[in-house]
Amino acid sequence: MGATTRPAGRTRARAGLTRQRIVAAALDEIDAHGLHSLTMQGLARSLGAGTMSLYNHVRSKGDLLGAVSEHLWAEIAALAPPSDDPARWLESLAKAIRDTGRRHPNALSILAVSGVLPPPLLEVIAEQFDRSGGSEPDPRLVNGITTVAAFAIGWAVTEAAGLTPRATVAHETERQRIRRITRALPPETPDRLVDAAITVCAAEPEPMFSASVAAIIKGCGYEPASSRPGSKISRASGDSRE
Amino acid sequence: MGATTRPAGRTRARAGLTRQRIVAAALDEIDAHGLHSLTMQGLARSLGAGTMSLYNHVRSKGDLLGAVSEHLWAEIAALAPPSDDPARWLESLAKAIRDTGRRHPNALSILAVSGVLPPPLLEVIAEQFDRSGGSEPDPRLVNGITTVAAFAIGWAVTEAAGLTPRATVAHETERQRIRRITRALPPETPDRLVDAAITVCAAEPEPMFSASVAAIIKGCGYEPASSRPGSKISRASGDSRE
DNA sequence: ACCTGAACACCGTTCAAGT
DNA sequence: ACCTGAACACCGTTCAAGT
Repeated sequence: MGATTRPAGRTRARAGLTRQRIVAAALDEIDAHGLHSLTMQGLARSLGAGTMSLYNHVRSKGDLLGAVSEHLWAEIAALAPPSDDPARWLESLAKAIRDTGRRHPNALSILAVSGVLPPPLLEVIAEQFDRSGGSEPDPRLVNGITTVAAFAIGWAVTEAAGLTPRATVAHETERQRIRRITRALPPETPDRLVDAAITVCAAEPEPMFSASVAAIIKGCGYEPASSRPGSKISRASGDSRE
Repeated sequence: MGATTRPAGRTRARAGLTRQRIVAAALDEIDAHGLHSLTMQGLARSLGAGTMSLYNHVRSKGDLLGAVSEHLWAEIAALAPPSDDPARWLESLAKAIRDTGRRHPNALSILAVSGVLPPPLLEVIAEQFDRSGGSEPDPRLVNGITTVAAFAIGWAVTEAAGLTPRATVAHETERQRIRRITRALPPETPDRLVDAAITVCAAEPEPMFSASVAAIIKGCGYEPASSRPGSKISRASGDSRE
C-alpha cells in the first residue's frame, strides 16, 4: 500500500491533512455517532490517513476536542454579528447558542470547557463593545453577556438531554410524549412522579425561551424591546406588565 | 492474597461492596482527579475489591455515571425542600443547583445527561405542585422549573469552566485575575480580545446570579419578591423599576 | 515538514470459575 | 447471590524510521 501515487479509485477524502479538515471530520463523527465514539484511529481512517498522521496537526485528543469547541464557538459567533442595538444583539447571541446546540447536541458537553471565553466569541464581544460606544464598556452589556450565555447554554444542555420538550422532534403528539417519558423513567417510578415529569415537559418551549431571555436582558437594565416592528423574537407569556 | 479471612491490617475500606458505596467512591474520584481519571480498575482498587466485583452492582460504566448523576440530583433536591412560597422555592432550587455545581465542578458534564428529569428532583417537584394547591399545577411554576433550572445549570457550567469569575476562588486580586486570563488565552491573542475577556470576567458574579434568577422568576409571572424581611437573596442591580 | 507502522500501557467488558 | 483472575478487543500515545 505505498501511497506515493494516488490510486484515484478512492472516493475517500485523501490529499492534504489539515487541522481544519481534522476538526471538521471529528465534529461530523460526534454529530453522527456521539462523543464517545470519536476515536483517533477511526478518525484517521475516515480521513484516509494513518492514525499517527493526526498528531502532526493536533497535540493530543484533548487538544482536538478544544479545537472542536472553538469551531463551535466560531459557528455561534457567525450567527450573532454585532448590532447597533445591544439588547437585540444579546437576543441573537442567545438564539445562536441555542440553535448551535440543537445542531450539535452530542457536542454540547465540550462547549464550555475551554477555561476562558473562546476567542471567536471574544472577537464579536470586542466589536460589540466598540459599537456601543463610550470609553468604558456598558456594564449592562457586560452583565448581559454572562447571564444570557449562561441561560442559553443551560437551555441547550437541558434541551439536548430531553429535560425540555424539543420543538424540533415535536410533531410529537401528546401520546407520544407521554410514552417517551414513561419509557425513559425507571419502570417502578410511582405514578405521582411520572405525572410531574409529563406536566413539566408539556410546556411550550419556544415562548419560555424567548420570554426568559427577554426577562434576563431587561433585568440587566435594558428597556423591554417593546413593539419594535422587525423584532424576530415575539414576547409571549407573563413577561410584560404595564 | 486470599481474602477469606480479613487481615485487619488494611485501613482500606473493605467489607460489603454496595452500589451506594461504589457511587460515593466514584464521585470522590471525580471530585479529586476529574472525570477522565475515573477507571473501573482504579475504582475497584480504591474500594479494596477486584475490578469485576463492581459489575455485580453496576451494569456498566455508563450505568455508574448515571447513578452518580442521580446522586447529585438527590443532593440538589435535599437543598431545595418544598416551600409554601413557590417563588422562593424556585430561588432555592437555583441556588441548590449552583452550589452543588461548585462542590462538584468536575462532575458537571454528567449532570444533565439522564434523558429525563431525574427522579430525586421529580420527588420535590411533585410535592411542590401539591403545596401550591389547585387541581392543575400552576403554569408559572411549571415554566419556572424549566427556565430556572436551565439558567442555574448553565451558570454552574460556565462558572466551572472559568468563563465567569468565581467568587469562591476569589480572594483573587485584580492582578491575579488578569494573569489567569492572559495565561489561559493563546499567547498570540490580540490585546483587544484579552481586554474584552478581562472586562467580561470583572463583573461581580453574586448579584448577577441572584438578579437573573429574580428576573426569570418575575418573567414567569410571579410578583417580584420585594422587601420580604427574611429573604436570603438580595436584589442587586437594574432589576426594579417603580 | 509531514507521514507512518510497530509497540506499549491502559481500559471496559466477557467468560468461566469459584464461594 | 456475590466475588474474581485471566483474557480480549480497543484506544491514546511514544518511538524510530521513513519521505
